[in-house]
Amino acid sequence: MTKDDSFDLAQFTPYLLNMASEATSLAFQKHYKDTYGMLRTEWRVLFHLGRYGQLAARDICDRAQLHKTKVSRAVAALRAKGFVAREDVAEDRRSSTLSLTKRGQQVYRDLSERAQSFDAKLMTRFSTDDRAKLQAMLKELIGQTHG
Amino acid sequence: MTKDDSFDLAQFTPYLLNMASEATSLAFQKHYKDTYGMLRTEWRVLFHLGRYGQLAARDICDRAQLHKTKVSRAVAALRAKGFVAREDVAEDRRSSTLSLTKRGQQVYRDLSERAQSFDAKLMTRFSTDDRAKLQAMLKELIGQTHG
DNA sequence: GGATATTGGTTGCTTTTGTAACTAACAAGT
DNA sequence: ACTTGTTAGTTACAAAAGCAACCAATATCC
Repeated sequence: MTKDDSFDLAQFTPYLLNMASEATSLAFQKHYKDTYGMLRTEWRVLFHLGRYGQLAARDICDRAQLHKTKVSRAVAALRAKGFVAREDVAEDRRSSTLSLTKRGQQVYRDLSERAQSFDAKLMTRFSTDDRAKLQAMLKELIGQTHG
Repeated sequence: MTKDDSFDLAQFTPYLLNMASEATSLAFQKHYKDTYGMLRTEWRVLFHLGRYGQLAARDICDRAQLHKTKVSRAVAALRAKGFVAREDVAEDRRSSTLSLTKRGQQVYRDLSERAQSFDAKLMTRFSTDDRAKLQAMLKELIGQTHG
């Protein structure tokens, strides 16, 4: 069945990464999608605000490696849901400071707990060493490619 | 700056996987997109046909974990580009056998070579052991979630 | 053999993403 | 001060993905 070629798709790292990413992301998706009707980008923006506190949209773009249009739309959606508040910043009237509302903080706490146990469960099958190794390698790959 | 919470986004495996996947996929994209005007799904279907020979659309769905609409449209695009041929199968008139044309094979050879050297370059910074480890772990994660 | 369910695949419609153009505010250079 | 360039963010339009309905062929069950 398999043609005898040297290249094997199943060993191509970007392919494996993509499969693993899709599989795990899809599995976790139900937590933020079903419960809160959030999209992947929205969830990610929320997490950034929850984790790092107040940020301008720009900061989120940088940190999360997301395009500004995606962030803009995600913020609009999160504001519409009442999870995020926007406040003008005095020094620069183009920009504004984003932060979680009370409700947004609740949601963040709920989802970060779920994320934690999801991750823990996902990683149970690996040794502590292996987990660290995987993380380190993934971070390498992330850093490497977009400099 | 960082709020003192227990959960760290930067340690959440699906997030890291997604970042790594996007970074590497985007970097490789130019090879199939710029040169051949192909989309990610098209490229993946092409690779499957190149690697495994003749397949029905259904088989590709299974192997590549792609929805049938995605495969259907990718095949249509690949046929339009003259990379893939379709042949009726006698036993079941609903289905048909897909295979690469001469041109499709050329493209496959070109791209698989590029993929190989891309991957090699991507992995240079890791030891042979680490590479094997990464692959094994990713395959685990893939198998686990939609197993 | 004929109704019913299932499968392979396509098409149409809706949601989401990507890209580029745009507005508004600020920064720099002259 | 005033053109020129940058930066923050939004919006509009095009491409792509997701989802459900659909058609046609084959299994299944009675």
